Amino acid sequence: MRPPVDVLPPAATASLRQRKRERTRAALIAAALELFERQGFEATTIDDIAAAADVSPRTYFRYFATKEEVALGDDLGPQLIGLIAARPAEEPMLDSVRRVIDDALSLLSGEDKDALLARLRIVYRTPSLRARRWEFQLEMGRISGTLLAQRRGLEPDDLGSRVTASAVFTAIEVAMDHWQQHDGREDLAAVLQAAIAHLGHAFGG
Amino acid sequence: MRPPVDVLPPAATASLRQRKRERTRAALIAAALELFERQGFEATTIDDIAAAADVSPRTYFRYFATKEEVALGDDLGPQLIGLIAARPAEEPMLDSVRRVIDDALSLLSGEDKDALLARLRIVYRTPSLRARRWEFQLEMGRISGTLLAQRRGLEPDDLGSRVTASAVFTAIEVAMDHWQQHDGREDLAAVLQAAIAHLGHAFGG
DNA sequence: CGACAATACGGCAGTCGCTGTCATTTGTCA
DNA sequence: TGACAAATGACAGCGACTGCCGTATTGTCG
Repeated sequence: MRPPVDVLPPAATASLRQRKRERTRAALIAAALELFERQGFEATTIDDIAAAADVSPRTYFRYFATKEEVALGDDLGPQLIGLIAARPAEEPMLDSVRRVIDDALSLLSGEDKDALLARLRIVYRTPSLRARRWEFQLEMGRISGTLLAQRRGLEPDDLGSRVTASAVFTAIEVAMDHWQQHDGREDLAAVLQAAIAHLGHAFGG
Repeated sequence: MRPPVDVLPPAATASLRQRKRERTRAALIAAALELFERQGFEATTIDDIAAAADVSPRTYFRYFATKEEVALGDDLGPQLIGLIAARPAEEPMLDSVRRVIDDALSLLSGEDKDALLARLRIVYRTPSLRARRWEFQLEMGRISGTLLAQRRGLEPDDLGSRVTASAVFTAIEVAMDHWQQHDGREDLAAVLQAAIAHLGHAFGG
């Protein structure tokens, strides 16, 4: 799972061109996040970001397809799904999710969490970015829904499987928002587990 | 609850100005939806819509703030929440939702459902529109989450309440998508009820 | 009926996100 | 070192969206 910011050393063997490219990319991300945090996403223009990173505006679009992309960061959803799919098929859905969350979060360092928090703060404060994030969640729900249906031996677009899977991803997203709104003071893994657990409690009868 | 298209007679007592305005608005909506359906949302420009409705592009923005707005139509979420809030506080969450869904859908005529289906078809085929719809769902989940927390006597940002409420709205959205993907052949109310029921089954243990 | 105000409309210029194109610079590798 | 490819910057252009202003249509009041 690729962390929200690049913490991996670019393998000193990389070519000069590669290293330059990494540096430019990192400069764009840093400049963008700082500007977004300071003056808001909407009020920041591509020209601002490019100027702060000392490249031409055209160059920005050679690294990111949209203004939103640099704010959203890498999408971790697909990896999550891969990890869930790798769990034994007879394991209950919620158990699989819990295990995967714990495993994935244990790989995140404190710095990673800080970076994640910074990103989430920006994303959840900006309606258009929030919308994009949910678009990913929707897609994840759809994919893992078909996965679940397949495990159960049902048609791929089985309504129940999709409702279940979407509810799980919704719970994850709500937990992230909750964590962010409390400035990351609570333990992320605990919040996520609590959110998943609440699904079981709420609809238990 | 305001239906997806204007079925209310504009109260023949309305002024000439009012009636003209309603007509222009209706023309814009009709032109936009037809163009979106025929050539897709992205491929349709504001100029196209304005030309088809025989007004200037500038005038379009005097009726709708964005290109998305005319496609999304009126948001029914707030009314849904109002109806849920009006239910007795001791009634179980899922029961309230079921009742409200039945009551609300009984008010929709066949034509309304056709119009709704046409809208949903466009919305769910266009990523940016889908994202906007889910943004509304998120907001609905947040609002009804605080409502639920308040009923339970918990803090307004209680995680569990928000997870529960968000899961319900997610289920509704999934049901709508499912219904639309099957070209509205299934009964909408039945699909919605089934989705809600699945929440209970999936997390029952 | 005739002013006067309110409202709706169209046109124009301008910003911003985003794309295609082309010439120039810079790293790479034989 | 010289040929080749990648990276960059500059420019023109499209589409969404806004502010501004002049004009036309409609409602209202004496």
